[in-house]
Amino acid sequence: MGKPTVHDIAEEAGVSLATVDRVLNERPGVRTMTAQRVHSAIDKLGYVRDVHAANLARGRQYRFAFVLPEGQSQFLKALREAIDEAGVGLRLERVALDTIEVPLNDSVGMIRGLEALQDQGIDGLAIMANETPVVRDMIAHMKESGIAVVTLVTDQPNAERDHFVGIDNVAAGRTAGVLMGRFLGGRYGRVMVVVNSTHARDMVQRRLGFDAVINEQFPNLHTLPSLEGHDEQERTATVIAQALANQDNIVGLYCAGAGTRGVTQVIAEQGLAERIVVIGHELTIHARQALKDGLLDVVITQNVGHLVRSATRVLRAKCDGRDIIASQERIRIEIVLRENLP
Amino acid sequence: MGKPTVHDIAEEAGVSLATVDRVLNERPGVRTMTAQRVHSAIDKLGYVRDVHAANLARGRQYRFAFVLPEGQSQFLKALREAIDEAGVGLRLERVALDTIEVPLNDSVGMIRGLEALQDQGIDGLAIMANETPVVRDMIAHMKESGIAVVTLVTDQPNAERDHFVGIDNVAAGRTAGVLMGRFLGGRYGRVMVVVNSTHARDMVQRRLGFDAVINEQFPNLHTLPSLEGHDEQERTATVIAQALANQDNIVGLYCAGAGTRGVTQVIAEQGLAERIVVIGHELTIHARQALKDGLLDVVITQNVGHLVRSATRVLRAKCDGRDIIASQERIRIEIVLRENLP
DNA sequence: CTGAAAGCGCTTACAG
DNA sequence: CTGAAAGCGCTTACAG
Repeated sequence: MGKPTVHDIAEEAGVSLATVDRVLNERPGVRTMTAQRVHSAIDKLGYVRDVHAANLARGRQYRFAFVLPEGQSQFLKALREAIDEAGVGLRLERVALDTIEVPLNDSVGMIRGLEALQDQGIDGLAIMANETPVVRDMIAHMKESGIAVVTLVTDQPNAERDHFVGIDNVAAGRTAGVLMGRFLGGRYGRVMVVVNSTHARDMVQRRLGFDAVINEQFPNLHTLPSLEGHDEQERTATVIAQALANQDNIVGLYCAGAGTRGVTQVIAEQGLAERIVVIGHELTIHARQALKDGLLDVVITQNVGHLVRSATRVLRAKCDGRDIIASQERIRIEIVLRENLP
Repeated sequence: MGKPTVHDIAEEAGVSLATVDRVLNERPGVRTMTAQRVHSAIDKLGYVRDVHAANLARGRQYRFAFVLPEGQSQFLKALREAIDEAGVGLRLERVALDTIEVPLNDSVGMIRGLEALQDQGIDGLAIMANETPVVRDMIAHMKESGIAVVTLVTDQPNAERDHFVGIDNVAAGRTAGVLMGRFLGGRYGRVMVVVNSTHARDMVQRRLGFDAVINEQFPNLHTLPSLEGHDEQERTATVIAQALANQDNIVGLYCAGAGTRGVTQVIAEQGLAERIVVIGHELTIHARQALKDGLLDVVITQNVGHLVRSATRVLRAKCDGRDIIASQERIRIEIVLRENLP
């Protein structure tokens, strides 16, 4: 006999298909005794349900929405593309992916956007947003109405999200730190650090990890206070150029946030590629080119495809009341050099 | 109306379900005219078939076998575990995974093993083996009998495999080379290279990439002729210890093959961790520990889970006559330091 | 609290 | 060359 099916369970337990189904899906209206018989049959026969057949019968569609901040950064663009791409493949799996963009620091706009989603009858939400009370409350609200929620890229540890999909940013900062130190091979000097904003949680964490490693392992290096680039190329370029003019003996530059284009622009203009070790984040098309051109030495990155697939896997598991396989959902901190450019 | 189904196509084309199905699956016995009507309907309605429903109806089981060399290396062990693990999840997708192990340099044993597989009615094969005429012929033979074949980890470019699942080993060697050079930060000295065998194709490629980078970019370094460790810890330790005794000013060690344990053993015994930059391959449990202990500076690795999943995805696509999404099947060359240990 | 029957989207003999 | 009917493993009203 092949794999046991509901029919086998029904026969073994001496009940009908409908009852087996009720037990399987933990729906009410089954006497404890009967349920027990079904459970024994399941155990005895080693039954494991065919999810695809179940979804087919159920006509079930999972509707998930990705909430991203508005913005034109290459990372966001790549993320949006990854969502669209995954969406195509997932149609066959009966999951529909939507993306909505909410203004970054406009709570009203955000609330409105999320409420619209709720009305649309969404099953799950992956949200990438700064940590604010408004977002925290919205997440609580969503969870209450039975919507699964994961945070994406930046965590909201104080919110009741089901899971965080993204990298460990302290470890990412440490990784940047050790590469910076080792690539500099004992040279003495100062290291500049650029972040989007000194308030953003992920920036704080990366900076923390970076400094910890430099302080522990590389006494020859001195890290300077964070410069703020605010996700903008121009602004990033300006603050860096300024700092370069005011400080001598800069040997390294760690760009912990977006705005890599601003960084490479200055490096190229001032011909610093050979003299300064530059480490950035996120393998955007721009960063790829910069690696090839030698304007960037290392890129620390997370695979946007993995982010999206992990988020949908987790949301689906939550919707089905299944546990996730934690090891499979851990997002890697990838190190990319010109040599191992994928 | 929701997504179009076979019923919609049948109605639109004015034919029966059976005919739609014949066209969909390119089975013979349909007049060109009729087929054309069906195709128009498909295009017009934007039909895309529900693979899961199809598989359900078909009762189809994909049977794939992984052919691995016998051996106790941690990498092989991890690979076998990854296969077993993937197998569990894939049962629900109607694919059954088997692993067979064939003796490394015993053509008769290998032929026997593969023939047994063929008799079992396998649909696809993922094979990891040294490049030999016997293997090449077996692959040709398999392909002839309609079995999909991918090579795994080590390619067989001269065989008629459908696809290669593994990393670009030249690029991997280059990656090791640039990390070696940069971590040494301008120090002068000699770099030892250990391989499994100077004949194995992947070893040749890694060595090639490694030397190319060192020669191009790091004139301060001199690479020594390859030592052979033959996948064995003891032997690796011996050849390394010997070389260390005979050569002075060794500043780096690149272990391009297995036998990392032999390497770290010598490094630990002789207290060289601080003085020599050591780069190995494959993130086995042993390598993890060595990274943590500082006995290994860098591990270049490929994710065994990805290897297995990619292999099964490709085999499935080939069985279904579908194209693969190349970008999704590219196996990354991962760089692991203590800091970004997953 | 329980069951018989129809149906999800596709495929497979079988009959014509 | 084409079609009507049954079935894959599950779920869903509906009836009792």
